[in-house]
Amino acid sequence: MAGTKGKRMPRAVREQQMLDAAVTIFARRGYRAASMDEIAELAGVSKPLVYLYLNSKEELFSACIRREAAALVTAVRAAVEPRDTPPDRQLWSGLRGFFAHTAERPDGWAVLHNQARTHGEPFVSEFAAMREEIVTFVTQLIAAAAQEDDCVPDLADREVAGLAHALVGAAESLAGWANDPGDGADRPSAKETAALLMNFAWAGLANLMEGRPWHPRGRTTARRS
Amino acid sequence: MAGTKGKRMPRAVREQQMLDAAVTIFARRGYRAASMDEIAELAGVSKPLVYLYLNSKEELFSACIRREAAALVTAVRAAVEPRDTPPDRQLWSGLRGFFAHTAERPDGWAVLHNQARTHGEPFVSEFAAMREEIVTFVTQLIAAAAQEDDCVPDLADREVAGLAHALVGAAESLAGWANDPGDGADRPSAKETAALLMNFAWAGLANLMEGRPWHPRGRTTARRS
Amino acid sequence: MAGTKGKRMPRAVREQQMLDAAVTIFARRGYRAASMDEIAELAGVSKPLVYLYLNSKEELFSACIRREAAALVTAVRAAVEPRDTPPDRQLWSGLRGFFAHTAERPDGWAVLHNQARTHGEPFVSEFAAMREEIVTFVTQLIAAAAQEDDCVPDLADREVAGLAHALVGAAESLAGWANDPGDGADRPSAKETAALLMNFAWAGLANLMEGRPWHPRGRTTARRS
Amino acid sequence: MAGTKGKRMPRAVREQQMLDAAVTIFARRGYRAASMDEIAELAGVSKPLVYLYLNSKEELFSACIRREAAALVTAVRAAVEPRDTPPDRQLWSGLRGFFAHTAERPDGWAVLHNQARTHGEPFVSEFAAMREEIVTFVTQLIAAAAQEDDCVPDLADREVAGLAHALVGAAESLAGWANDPGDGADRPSAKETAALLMNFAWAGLANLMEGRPWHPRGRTTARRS
DNA sequence: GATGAATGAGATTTCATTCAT
DNA sequence: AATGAATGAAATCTCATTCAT
Repeated sequence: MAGTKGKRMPRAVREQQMLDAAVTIFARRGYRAASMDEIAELAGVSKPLVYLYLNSKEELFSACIRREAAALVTAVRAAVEPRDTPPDRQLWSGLRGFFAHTAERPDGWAVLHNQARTHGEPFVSEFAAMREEIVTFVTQLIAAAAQEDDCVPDLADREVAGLAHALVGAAESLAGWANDPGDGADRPSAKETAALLMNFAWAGLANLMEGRPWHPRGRTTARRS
Repeated sequence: MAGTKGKRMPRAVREQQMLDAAVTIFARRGYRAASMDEIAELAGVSKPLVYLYLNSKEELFSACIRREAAALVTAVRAAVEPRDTPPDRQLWSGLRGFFAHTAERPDGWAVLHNQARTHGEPFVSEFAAMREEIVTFVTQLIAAAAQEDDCVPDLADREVAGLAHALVGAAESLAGWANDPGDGADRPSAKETAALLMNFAWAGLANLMEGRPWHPRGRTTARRS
Repeated sequence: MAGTKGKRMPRAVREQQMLDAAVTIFARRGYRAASMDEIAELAGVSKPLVYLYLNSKEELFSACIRREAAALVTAVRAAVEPRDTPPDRQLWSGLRGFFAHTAERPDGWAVLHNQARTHGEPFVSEFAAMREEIVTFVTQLIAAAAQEDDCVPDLADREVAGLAHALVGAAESLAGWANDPGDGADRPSAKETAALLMNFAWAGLANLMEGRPWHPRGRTTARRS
Repeated sequence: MAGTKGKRMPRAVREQQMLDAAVTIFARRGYRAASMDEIAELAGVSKPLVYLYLNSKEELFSACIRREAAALVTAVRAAVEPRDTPPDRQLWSGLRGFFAHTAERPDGWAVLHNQARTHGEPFVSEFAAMREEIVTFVTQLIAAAAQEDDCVPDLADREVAGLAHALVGAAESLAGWANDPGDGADRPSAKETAALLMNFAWAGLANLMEGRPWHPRGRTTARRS
């Protein structure tokens, strides 16, 4: 199906077809349960060709992770508004990019989120590298916001790190939820999901309840009153 | 060796030994990569006995999930303070119970978090059932808080659900982080982790920065002003 | 055929059956061309059982080499006459044992002679160890004979080693020839072959032609005049 | 890289490059383990070209055997001194040629000695044909010497054949030993090796010990006293 | 209650070989 | 003359699972 089964394609094209198929199958079955047979068939080629180009199941999986991680990071980067924008707006735009991308490539996201983390060493590191990049970005935003606000309680580094992890974890969880909210309800748009998370994380539940939700505001520092 | 290898134990005991071994191996290797041989060996029994008691790899895995899920829910339930406590305190106590449990049984948590979700249908549902129970609990807490506060913006059900998912996702992420924060830093206690998440979720980052962190307050409604 | 195909045999027995089959197939096809399928079938068991007991093709091959090498060395040792016998008689008796054994187990000999030497490192060493044992024995005999004779030209160590290698090489070659002399001629007995080699090696072609062949003589030092 | 990788060479040259590469790889890996890929790469050409010229792995291997066998026989023939020379001198000169050649082309010799014999029917015959040529030559020399000497015991044909086989086997064994004597000792020259074998075979160990080694003597009949 | 013996089915991987250009 | 693209067939090895005792 992915393969257009036309014979004699240049190597680069075939490779992408194989990666497409592999991502689909890995997402559907999991790393171990996925069989090279099925991947090859979905890619519309013979198994030996997959080995000729990608060398082994492990390398194939790694290649998938790298491709999908790169695509995700690129999408987020492209979405983030420039440096001189206030931190909350930067975060907000980044989240929109993130949710848009995960909605668009659910299989890719599944491979990253469900498989890469779960299957031991060569892979965890590759995934961790990407995650770290995002966590770092978020950490910097939080730190920047703290700076601007003359943050009173003087957050310790570890606390900042913990908060960034909580935020990223929440985003990851929401990405899954947004692709499949229970009850057959229809899916929230990337924008809605991002707004939800901004309210949760930036404003805090208490504020939210007292009628002071976070709200995107032009390119000035975000503050409540 | 979990098995104490003494012969002729009553069935119930042997079964628990097998489940212990299975949880360890499933956590370490993943569902597919775990071999019944290794599990039987670690349990200190022969393979046919495992089959006699647990019937198949699938059922064994299911049994693990059910046991660990039940243990986790029980632990959280036991930790939550009673109904008449203000919602934020209930959440706070529940989170402490959650993080304490995941820290105490990392393998059990790994099986639930990493494996159950990742390996297709019989299992996802079993995990989802437990998660739903917790999400529901959190949802009710949020709704209750909204009620008390005369929540102005009138949160839609879907929003509440989304917020609960974000919170649970953040908690899950932090459970992993708390068991292994980067840089070889030492692990935060369950209490610290819970506090971190409460600040993130309840107060919101903005409040945090302006010197108004969330803080456990006696058994009265949590409010800032 | 080798397997007697009766089910449920004790492990030790099955293992010997497998080694029997393996030796036959390795001799017939060569190490690489031999397939585990064929070996298992000839042994009358399923392939997994072969792996369960012998672990891998490599280990199976090693086990064959070790078993056959040990059998050969044992046979030669048992045949050699005791220390106080003159060297030429010791050699003569050892050669008879050698040719008798190689005639009796042609497949075993083929595995040692044709396969072990030819297929790289784990194996060459195992074969070399056995060969060295025999070469050493021959070397000592030659040295002993030299001593007794007050050997005039004072053979250098390297020369002795070379002579021993030549003798062993000749024996190895004759073992093949004795099992299959050209022209469909019938096979010489072990005794005949040993005599041939003794004449060649001990007396030398020149002596032979001038009517002074080597001849087994009672248990006194071998000497011509 | 044997191939000089220059494009567009005449067929004959390309073929020799391929055979060179094939001999190297077959010697190093063995027939089965050698891959056409590796051979083509070492030859500096693409695989289809190898097939275009040599048709199949089997034919390629056969071609190697034939080329190396022919080269060896040619080398030995060229070295043997003419008919009117005494038999022992003829043998002596032939052996020098043999050892010189095997030392000069160890890979070629390895293919003949280790691989050709070991890998079943099309090949054994090709090797056997060459070996037979040499055995026949040696047989004639022995017979000639017997004639000259008025050989007393009247050697039977089979005995002569056996002796020739023993001599050739010893030579083959020494060729291996001369290319790699143990202990990292340095290699004996072709001349030394040939002398060693002449002593062993022609004089016999007994003579040797009593101070009557064989010695190349001018172009008159070899005899001891 | 417990286990040593055994296997059917299927996984990854390799290789000789051929088209189409 | 030469090659990049592609494959059918088979190899080694693993694993969940079941008898027979």
